[in-house]
Amino acid sequence: MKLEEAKEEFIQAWGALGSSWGINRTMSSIHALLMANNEPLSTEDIMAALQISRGNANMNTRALIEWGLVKKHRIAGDRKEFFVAGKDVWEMARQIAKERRKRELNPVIESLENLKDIDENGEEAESFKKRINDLHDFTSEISGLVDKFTRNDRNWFYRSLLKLLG
Amino acid sequence: MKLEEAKEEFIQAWGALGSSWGINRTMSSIHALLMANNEPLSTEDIMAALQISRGNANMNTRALIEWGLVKKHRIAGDRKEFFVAGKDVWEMARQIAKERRKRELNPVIESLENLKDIDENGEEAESFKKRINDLHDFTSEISGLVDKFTRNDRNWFYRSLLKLLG
DNA sequence: TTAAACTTTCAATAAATAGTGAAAGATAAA
DNA sequence: TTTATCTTTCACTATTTATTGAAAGTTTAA
Repeated sequence: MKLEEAKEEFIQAWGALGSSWGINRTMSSIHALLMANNEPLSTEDIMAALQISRGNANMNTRALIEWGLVKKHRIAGDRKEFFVAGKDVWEMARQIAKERRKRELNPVIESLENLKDIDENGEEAESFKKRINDLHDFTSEISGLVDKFTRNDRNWFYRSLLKLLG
Repeated sequence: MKLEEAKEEFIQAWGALGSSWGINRTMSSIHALLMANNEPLSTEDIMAALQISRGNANMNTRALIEWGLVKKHRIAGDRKEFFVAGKDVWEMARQIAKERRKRELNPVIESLENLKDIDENGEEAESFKKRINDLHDFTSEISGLVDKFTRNDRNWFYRSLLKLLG
C-alpha cells in the first residue's frame, strides 16, 4: 500500500470512529490528518487536504485545541498559524478521557444527585430511589477512576479500581 | 421532589447522556423510562409516556433488546409484548461495553491492521508506520481489556490491566 | 499609523439523522 | 380457516447538526 493511500484510509477510519463517539466527523478527520503528518499544517493545508471551508477548518482546529489534542505551532518568518497533533497515544487517551468526563459524566452525576431527595415512600418510590442510588454510586466511582487515570496517578488508580471491582 | 417529577427528570438526563454517546435520544429515553418503572411496559405505554409514534417506539425497543439492555416480557392472558430493563447497573455497563467494542473498537482495529503494510521507506513513511503501530497496539490492548470486563473475568482483567499500564 | 495578512464569527444553507403513521406482515384465538 | 390483535416496515416529513463563505475583527510588518 502506498503512503498517501494509507493516510487517506486512516483519515477516513478515524473520522468514522469519532462520529460514533459523538465527535463530529470533520474534527476527527482533522485530528487524523495532523496525526498522519509530522510537519505542522496550516489552515489552508487542512482546507485543501479535506476539501472543507475556512470557517469549518477554523472551528474544528480550535475545538481540537480545546480538547488538548492539537497544539498551535508558529513557524519563524511566517504569519500563519500551523497545527500539530500530540504524538503520544497515551497522552491522547488521557486528554479524551478528561474532556469526556467533564462534559458528560459530571453533568449526569449532578442530575442523579438532585434526584436523590424524593419525599415519597411507597414501594415504587423506594425501588426507584434504589436504582438512582446504584447509578449514582456507579457513575461516581467511574468518574473517580477516570480522574485518576487522567492524572496518571497509577497508585491511586489501582486502589480505586480494586475498591470498585470489590 | 415528587416521584413522577423525578422520573421525568431522570428520563431527560439519561436521554441527554445517550445522545452525547452516539445513541439516539429516544433509545436512551425509553431505557430510562423502563429503568424508572418496575412493572413491564407495553409499546402503547411507552408511546403515551414519551409522546412518540408507534414506529419509533418499536424501532427503539428492538434496538435496546439487541443491545441486551431490555428484555421482552409476556404477561399471561395478554397478547401484547411488554418490556423491562435489566436491574443490575454492572450488568448494564457490561452490555454497553460489549456492544460498543463490537461496533466501534473492532472496526478501527481492523482498519489499522490493513494500514500496517505500507511499502515505502522514507522518513515520513516510517514515522507514519510507527504511529499506526502505536495506535494499533493501544486499541488492541483496550479491546482485550474490555473483553475481559464484559466476560466478568476479574483475574484476567487485572493481569491484562497491569500489563497494559506497565 | 496604515494596510496587508491572517483569523474569527455568524446568518444562511446543506446534509444527516430521527420520527411519523399508514399499510403490510405476523400471530393466535375462535 | 377467518378475523381480530398486535408488530414491523418504509417512504415521507420534521428536526437537528454541520458546513459554507462573506464580512467583521485582529494582528503585525513596514
